[in-house]
Amino acid sequence: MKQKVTLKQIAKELDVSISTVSKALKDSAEISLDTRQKVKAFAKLYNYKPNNIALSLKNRKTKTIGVIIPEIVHHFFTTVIGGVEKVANAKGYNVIICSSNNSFDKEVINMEMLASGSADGFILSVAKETQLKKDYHHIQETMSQGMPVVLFDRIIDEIVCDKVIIDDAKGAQMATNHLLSIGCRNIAIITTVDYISVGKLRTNGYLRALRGYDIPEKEEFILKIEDVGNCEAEISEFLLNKDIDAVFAVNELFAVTATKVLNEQGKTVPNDVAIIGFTDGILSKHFIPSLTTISQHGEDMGIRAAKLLIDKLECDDTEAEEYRTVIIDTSLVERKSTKK
Amino acid sequence: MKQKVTLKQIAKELDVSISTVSKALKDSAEISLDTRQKVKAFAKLYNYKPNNIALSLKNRKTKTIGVIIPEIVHHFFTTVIGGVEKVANAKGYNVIICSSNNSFDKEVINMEMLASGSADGFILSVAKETQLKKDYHHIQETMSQGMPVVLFDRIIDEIVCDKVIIDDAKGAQMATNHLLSIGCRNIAIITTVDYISVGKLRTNGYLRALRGYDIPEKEEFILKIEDVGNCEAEISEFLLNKDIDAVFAVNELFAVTATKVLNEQGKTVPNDVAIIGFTDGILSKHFIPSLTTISQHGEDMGIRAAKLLIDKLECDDTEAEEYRTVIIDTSLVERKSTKK
DNA sequence: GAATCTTACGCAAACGTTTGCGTGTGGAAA
DNA sequence: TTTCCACACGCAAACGTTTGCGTAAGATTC
Repeated sequence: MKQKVTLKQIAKELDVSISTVSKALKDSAEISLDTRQKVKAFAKLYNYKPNNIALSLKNRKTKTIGVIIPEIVHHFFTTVIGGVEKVANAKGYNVIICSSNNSFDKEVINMEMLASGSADGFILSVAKETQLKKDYHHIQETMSQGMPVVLFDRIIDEIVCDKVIIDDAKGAQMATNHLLSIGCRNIAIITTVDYISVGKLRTNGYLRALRGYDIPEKEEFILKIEDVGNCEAEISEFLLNKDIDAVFAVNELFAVTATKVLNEQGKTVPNDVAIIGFTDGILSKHFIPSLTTISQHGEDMGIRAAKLLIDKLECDDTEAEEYRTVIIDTSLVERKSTKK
Repeated sequence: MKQKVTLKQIAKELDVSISTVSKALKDSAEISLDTRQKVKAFAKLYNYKPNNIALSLKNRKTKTIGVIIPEIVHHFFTTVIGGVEKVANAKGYNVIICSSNNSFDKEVINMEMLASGSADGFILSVAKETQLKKDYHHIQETMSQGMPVVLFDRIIDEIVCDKVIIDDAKGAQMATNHLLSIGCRNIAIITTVDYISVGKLRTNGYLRALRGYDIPEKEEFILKIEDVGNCEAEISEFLLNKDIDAVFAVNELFAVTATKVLNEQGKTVPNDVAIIGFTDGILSKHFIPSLTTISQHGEDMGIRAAKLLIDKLECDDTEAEEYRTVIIDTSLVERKSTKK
């Protein structure tokens, strides 16, 4: 079991100094051609790789990006990560992914862990609990220590930093308008409780679209789900005997569940009720009927977020006091669940 | 923008030496109570956090686990990661996730990157390309440098190390037997090309189950898919006018696609054809009809893999020359696609 | 043969820690 | 007053790099 070889060992073997080895490997003109070749051959033979840790310590940067997301088993977030990885790897950055599991504490711990030397900057979508508690000290502290942060999707208005979002309200409006345009007039919405920022925004978009058609908002057409685990029962009760011709669901699971529940209640999608979802994931695509949905373009979000972060990391800190919010376009992916 | 505070700065402010500060923060008896309190108060005030990089360099370990998986946007792999994170975090380890994107080169690059200082050990499921090329030098090198590796799911028999797998053949046999037990006799299989280890094993299990019932293997009942992206067309052609009463698909996508195709061809699931899949993911659960499937218990795999790795990391290297292969039980999750 | 210039290398500091050991100070014992 | 012992602290090395600068030895110039 040969241990990893260091400059020091090479130096000793070749009976030169450490600095000579280091310079030789970098093809410094200071070192004679002869020595350079000898060192390089030796290094290759022993498969020398510089120790990243030592480099990080010396350079005071790690060339790695920390990504913290609320859930790792989640299609949307993983597509975002895919986008981040693409540009990060292209620019020589490593990506460390941590999941907060929607726990405030775990978010703080992960952030502090990565902030104390493991990452140069962060791409972050905050945990539910964080949105509820409104405690953002960990993010503020990280930023005040000079580490840039890019927030995406579940962002926080009070924090001044780069952000990548979609226009959730607009997307929801687009979804609702699509339902309206195919003739639906009794449109229910299945959404989340209000403290989830995106849920609230999507609800707003839904309401705005209704107003555009002079359709009064009906309390009984709005279902706000707190406990996702038990959504099927809630949705079932909500939908039973309700005189609706369309459902707008703010995520995939709600859309799929609504479809299932409607089937059980003897209604067919899209003939009796049209359904539209949010987030273009694997479920919407493969479900029967396939679900019309609003695509968030997760990969694009990741790409933009990574670019923003790397820009901040690589520009001189002097000119860094300018923050941008990138709004990714949503688009309507029309499938069978809204074909009348 | 206050920079991160170091021992040196605290030492200077308090006019003591760096070592005094370090020892004081560790409550060393060497330091007077008075000084200890002063230092701690100051450290808290300035929110001192030891620099992980420096610690890693000093201790020659990073307390982080490198996980490399073929795809990040993949339900099974993310559940495994979930399991890894659980035990890693509980034991004070960080988790770095990298995806090889099924590319051999990216797998090598990621591994070398993490191996050169960023991680103490690896949990790895190899890329398709790696299985095809049979080039494992990067794994061998990593291990010979003293970094333990745990392989899971897509493992490599030739490599001697800890492994966590399911008994793919047995799982496939269980699936096929289930179909046989409900009366199916003309069972097709939709599988992958043979160089994917798990695909081949599952095919073997299918064949073994058939033999158990003295059913001859029929070439025309076996579809091996190379290009997953185009599987719908292949499956459609394969299934057309075929006299079968059941399909065993080696993954979720194939199972869902088969169901869809059968529907289009005028057959219903499960009445005309029963379907069983492999991997208990989000699709199987929510599809209509919900799909009977073999669960791989991804989270368990992650948990076991992390435990194996951490054991290796924390035991004395002397007694480390013993490798274990953990076989996770698969289980049949019966849903509607096989209810006659 | 002396003065100067090149060439080829080594020294040492720095990044932020930890820790074994050395040491100055003060008080107590003799 | 001398000796000794705790006590409280600092020194320095080490982890593996990079890099500016100093400096030998040899080559060149006059």
